[in-house]
Amino acid sequence: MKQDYLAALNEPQREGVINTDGPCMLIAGAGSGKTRVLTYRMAHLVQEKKVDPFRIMALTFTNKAAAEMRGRIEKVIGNEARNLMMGTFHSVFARILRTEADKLGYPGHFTIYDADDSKSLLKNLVKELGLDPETYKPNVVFNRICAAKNRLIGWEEYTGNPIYLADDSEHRRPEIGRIYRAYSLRCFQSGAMDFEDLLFNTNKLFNEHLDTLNKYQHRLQYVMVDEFQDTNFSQYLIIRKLSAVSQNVCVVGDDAQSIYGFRGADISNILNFEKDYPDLKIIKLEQNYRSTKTIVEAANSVIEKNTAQIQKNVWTDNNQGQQIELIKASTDNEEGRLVASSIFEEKMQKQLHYSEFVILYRTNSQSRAMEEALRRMNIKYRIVGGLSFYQRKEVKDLLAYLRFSLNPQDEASFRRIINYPKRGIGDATVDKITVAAYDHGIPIWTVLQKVSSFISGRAAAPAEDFAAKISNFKITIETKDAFEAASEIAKSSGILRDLYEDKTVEGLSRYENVQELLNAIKEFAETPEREDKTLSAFLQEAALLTGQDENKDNDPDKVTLMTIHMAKGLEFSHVYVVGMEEDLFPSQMMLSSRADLEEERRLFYVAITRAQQKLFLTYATSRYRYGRLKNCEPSRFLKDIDKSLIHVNTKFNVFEPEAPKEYAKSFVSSLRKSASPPVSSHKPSADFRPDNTDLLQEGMKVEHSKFGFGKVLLIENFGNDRKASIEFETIGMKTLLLSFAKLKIHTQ
DNA sequence: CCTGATGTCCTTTTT
DNA sequence: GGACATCAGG
Repeated sequence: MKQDYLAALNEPQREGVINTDGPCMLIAGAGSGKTRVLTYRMAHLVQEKKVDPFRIMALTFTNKAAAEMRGRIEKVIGNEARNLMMGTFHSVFARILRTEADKLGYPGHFTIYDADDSKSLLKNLVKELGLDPETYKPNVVFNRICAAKNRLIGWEEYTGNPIYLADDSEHRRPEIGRIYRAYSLRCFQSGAMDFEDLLFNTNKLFNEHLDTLNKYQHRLQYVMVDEFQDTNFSQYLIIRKLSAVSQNVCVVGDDAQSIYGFRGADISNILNFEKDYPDLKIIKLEQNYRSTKTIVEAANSVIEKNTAQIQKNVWTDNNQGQQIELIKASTDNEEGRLVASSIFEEKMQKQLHYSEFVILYRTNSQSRAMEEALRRMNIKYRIVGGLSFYQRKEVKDLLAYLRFSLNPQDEASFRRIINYPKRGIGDATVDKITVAAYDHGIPIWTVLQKVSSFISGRAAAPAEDFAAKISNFKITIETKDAFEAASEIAKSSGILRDLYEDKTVEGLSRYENVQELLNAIKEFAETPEREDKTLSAFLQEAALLTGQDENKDNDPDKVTLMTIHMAKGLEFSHVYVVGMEEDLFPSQMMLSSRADLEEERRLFYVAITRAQQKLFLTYATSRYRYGRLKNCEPSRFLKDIDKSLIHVNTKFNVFEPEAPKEYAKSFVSSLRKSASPPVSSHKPSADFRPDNTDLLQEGMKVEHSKFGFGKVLLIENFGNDRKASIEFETIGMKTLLLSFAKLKIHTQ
């Protein structure tokens, strides 16, 4: 076995595998086989050095990366791989915190708040503190608090140090410290940790309980970190502490692919690692096995514009390959069509599978135009990321019931379900209950149990019913297994009935989603290898899951769509990077500082280096943004690539007229008059606009979308066999659209 | 206190 | 084009 894997490696790769002791940093260029090195390194430790897998920790940034690595190692070392301590930072330390929670005063089944939970809690807090919701928007406050936590600044230090107050005052938001304090206390009382807390509290645990730190330090002989360039300060300190005794820390990363600065990732971790570990061994993996020469050259020419980076020379032995294809479109919709037809053409010409294509974009919202075009051409696709299953309202609602029944201190969950399904309890009552809880310093649940002594009036009865329900649920959870308990709660809470009564298309899919969640719980509880099959364990895992591995897709032959961020670590034969426009990529919000712009450039570098065979870059000259058609300039990044590497494709370009807005308006007003009943009361709003132009059939029709509403199309002839249609979309005017639907019946 | 209609704001990336 | 706020009427 040893011969096998070592023989297939190049010199620096081999060194990365066998050089297991002492601090080590692998600088791994894109496509240089770093996952392979990490996998073999672990296999080497277990098989050659006879290290107990239990004493190896491997940290990644995504669940997907963790799962993939586990799978690969399993192939080499078999079942033992199961004992490796491997996963994302958040999941590994959530697990540790769960067993050590009492040391920090948290319940073992503490709730994990996602960003939405945190923000809605913050919103309520700002209101309670009587602060201006405009200056203290949840987003702003939340980001500030996260940044502090990532730098390991607790609220005590934050409120105690005048530097932070001065900084906040300068930005005219001096009360952030107060909010931070209230938020932290509230989370603690709710028995809840947000994502940042998982790391912050791990640090706290290790700082305040040296015996605990000691336990892990001695247990863990080897610590490995993948995507090290994405670690923030808080994560870095955890790594350093855990490896302080063994000194066997191996970090793998590529400074050129550091793209999570917004989450606190600090590129200086990688640039300064040497200072913290003077006898650090640095190994550079510079040979790219993934891409053609063209792609590697393009990537290098882009990244060399950056100033902050480690010197390295990424090269390849592969063929020169095809030129990069630059596709120009007139609108975002046309961009979609061009990409779709290009994919179709390439697939046919080269006999490829759809699974070999990926469409990468900067923002999730760009997927819509792509999806529509792919659907229209009957090209199968899969979206990775975006709104996660676990972020859907109906899913979160049921989860909130489960969470609250398990942890009845949890305020965020309480607020979610107290009046869902509707039971006649409004904001006034909710406020009374929470205020009572915090005034008396008791958990919400205690108030609820004696709700009649706090609440009077017509909300008292339903509140008591609610309390009774929850106490039943608590018993259910204790006496039944995870799946049965969850099913019963879904039923008795009224969620299933409420959704079942909704016969709309969305209602149906919501109902299915809840069923799907129950299935997931069932599957979770029926996995034989799983140690902890409780509902509590499921909730913890679900909280850290993102829109990734949840696609149990049995048809693998699909085009993949995702953001560039999600694509890190992956590779595809044909890659389309769409929306190469100034202000979009690089993002408008990243233009203010040089560091930000460099991060965007690294993002572009990541996008390019996903490609094995052929790279396509596309942009549109106009695009809908802020609800308006806006002209776009090609991205500055395009200029960074040597012209000789690019082939400009114009063959697809088709004539497409711009939507004649005034004409559309008068058309709409005439429709409004002729609708039955006439829609006269509504004033034309600024939001009402003629939308995309499109090449479609002749005549006017109302298209019903999957949302049960529709679009109005007017098709016009522009001569030379060129027809264009105007598509009217309405925003905030669903009533009007329903009238249009009626109109269709009249005109038939 | 609920519901439905309308208005307003946002809009980068993710564990 | 969605989430949320707000207002009127029930």
